[in-house]
Amino acid sequence: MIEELELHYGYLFEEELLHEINQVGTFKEVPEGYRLMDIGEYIKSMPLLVSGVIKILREDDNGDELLLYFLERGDTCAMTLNCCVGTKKSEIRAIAETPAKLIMVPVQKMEEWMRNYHSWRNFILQSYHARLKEMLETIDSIAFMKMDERLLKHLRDKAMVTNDDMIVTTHQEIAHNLHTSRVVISRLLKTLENEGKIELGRNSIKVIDL
Amino acid sequence: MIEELELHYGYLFEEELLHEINQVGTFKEVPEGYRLMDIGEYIKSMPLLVSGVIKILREDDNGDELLLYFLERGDTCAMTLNCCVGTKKSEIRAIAETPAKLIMVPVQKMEEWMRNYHSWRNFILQSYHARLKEMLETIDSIAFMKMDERLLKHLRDKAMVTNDDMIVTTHQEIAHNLHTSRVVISRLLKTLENEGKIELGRNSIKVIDL
DNA sequence: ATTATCTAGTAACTTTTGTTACTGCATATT
DNA sequence: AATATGCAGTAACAAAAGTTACTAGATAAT
Repeated sequence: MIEELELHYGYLFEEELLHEINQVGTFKEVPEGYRLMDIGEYIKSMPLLVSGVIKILREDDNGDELLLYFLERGDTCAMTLNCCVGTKKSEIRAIAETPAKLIMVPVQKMEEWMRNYHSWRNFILQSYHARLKEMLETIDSIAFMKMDERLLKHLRDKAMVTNDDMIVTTHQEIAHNLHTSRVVISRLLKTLENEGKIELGRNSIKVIDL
Repeated sequence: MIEELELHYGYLFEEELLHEINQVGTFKEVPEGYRLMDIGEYIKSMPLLVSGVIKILREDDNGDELLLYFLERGDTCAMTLNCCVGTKKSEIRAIAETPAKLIMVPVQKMEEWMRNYHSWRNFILQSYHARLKEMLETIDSIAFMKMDERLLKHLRDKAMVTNDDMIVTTHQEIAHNLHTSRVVISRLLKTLENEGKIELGRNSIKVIDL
C-alpha cells in the first residue's frame, strides 16, 4: 500500500504520518456501482481516495435522490469526519462512479492525528472547506439555474471527473441525479443536441464544447 | 467581556482558552440589518455569536439572493474558518437578523488554538459539522420541497430563531430569502392563511401551528 | 427464434412557478 | 391637505417542469 500512499498523499503528509497511515489503514478496491456508504449507516472508518471517482448522493423521505458532488483522488468524505464530533449516522450515500481504490483509516485515529500532525489538521480543514464550497456550488445550481443549464453542467462535470467526453449512462440515471423525471431529461437532451452542444447515442452522450 | 464569554462559552472552553479569547478578542454589538460580512470581502477575524440571530445568504451573478441558514448563540461562521486554509474571500453574506452581540477573534489564533486546545479543535469541528448539516437541510428544501412547503418551513424557522410566532417582515423580503417573486409569496401566503396555518397582517405574519 | 425488458422519442396534458399589470390602502413626505 | 412611496391583493397570462401514455428499436433471457 505504501507506494500508493507515497504517490498520492506523499506531498501532503509528513513521513511519520504516512507511516502511521500505512500501519493502521487498509487498502480497498471497489468496482463501479459499489455502495461505499449509505444513509443511516454507522461510520467506522474514513476513506482516503487514491483513484477513481465517488459520487455523493442525498435522498429524501420518498426515496428521491439528488447528486451532491463527486469526490476525486486526494479527497476524503467530509461527512465521515462528522462521526468524530456528532451523530455517527451517515447523512449521505456514496457510490463508486468508476472503479476506485481507497485507503480506509479507523476513525479513532482522527483526534489523535489532529493533535499530533499539523499536516493532518490542514488536510481535514481543507477537506471541510472543499466540501462546503462544493455544497455551495450545488445550491447555486439548484437554486439559480434552470433544468437545461443544470443538465449541461452535470454532463460537463461528469465528463470532467471521468476525463472522457463520452458519457455512458441512461436518461433515467441522469434524471435521478438531478431529481427530475426521465421524460424531462430526454426532452432537454434533444434540445441540447439540436443546439449542437451534445451528440446522443444509445446509452451514451458525447459532450461537444467542454 | 469576560462575563458574556463565561456565560455562553464557559461550558465549552477551558479556563485558559477563555482567558486568551478575552485577551485578543474584541466585543462588537450590531443593530438589526447590519451587514457583518459580504461576498468578495476579505476575512480578518472570526465571530463568536453571543446573542442575536445572523442570517447567512448566498448571491448569484445576477444579484439574486437565497437564504442559506441562521446562526444563533454559540455558533460561529464556518465560512470564516475557511480563510485559514484556502481562499480568503467570503463566499457568503452575513446580515444581523436581530440586534446581535459578538466576540471577534483574529484569525491568526485559529491554528495556534487548534494545536493547543482540545476544546477549540472540537468547537471548530462541531461548527463545520453543524454548518454542513444545515447546508444539507437547505439543499433538501430547495431540491425536494415545493414553494408552499418551503415558505411554511421558512416562517417556522424564522419564528423559531427569533423565539416569536409574530414575524415582522414584508412579502418582498421573504421572496428574496427564498429566491422567488413577491407575487408568488403573496399568493402562497394567502393560501396558507385560508388553510388556517398563518394569520396575515400588514408587515406581519402570525404562525399558528408551530 | 420468440418473448420480455430496457431505453429513448414524442405528444398531450396538468401543475407549478414566474411575469406583467393594475388596484386599493397605509404610511411617509412635502 | 395633497402627493408620493411602499405594501399587499388579484387577475391574466407565459414559461418551465412534471405526468401519463404510447411508440419503436435495441438488448437480454428463455
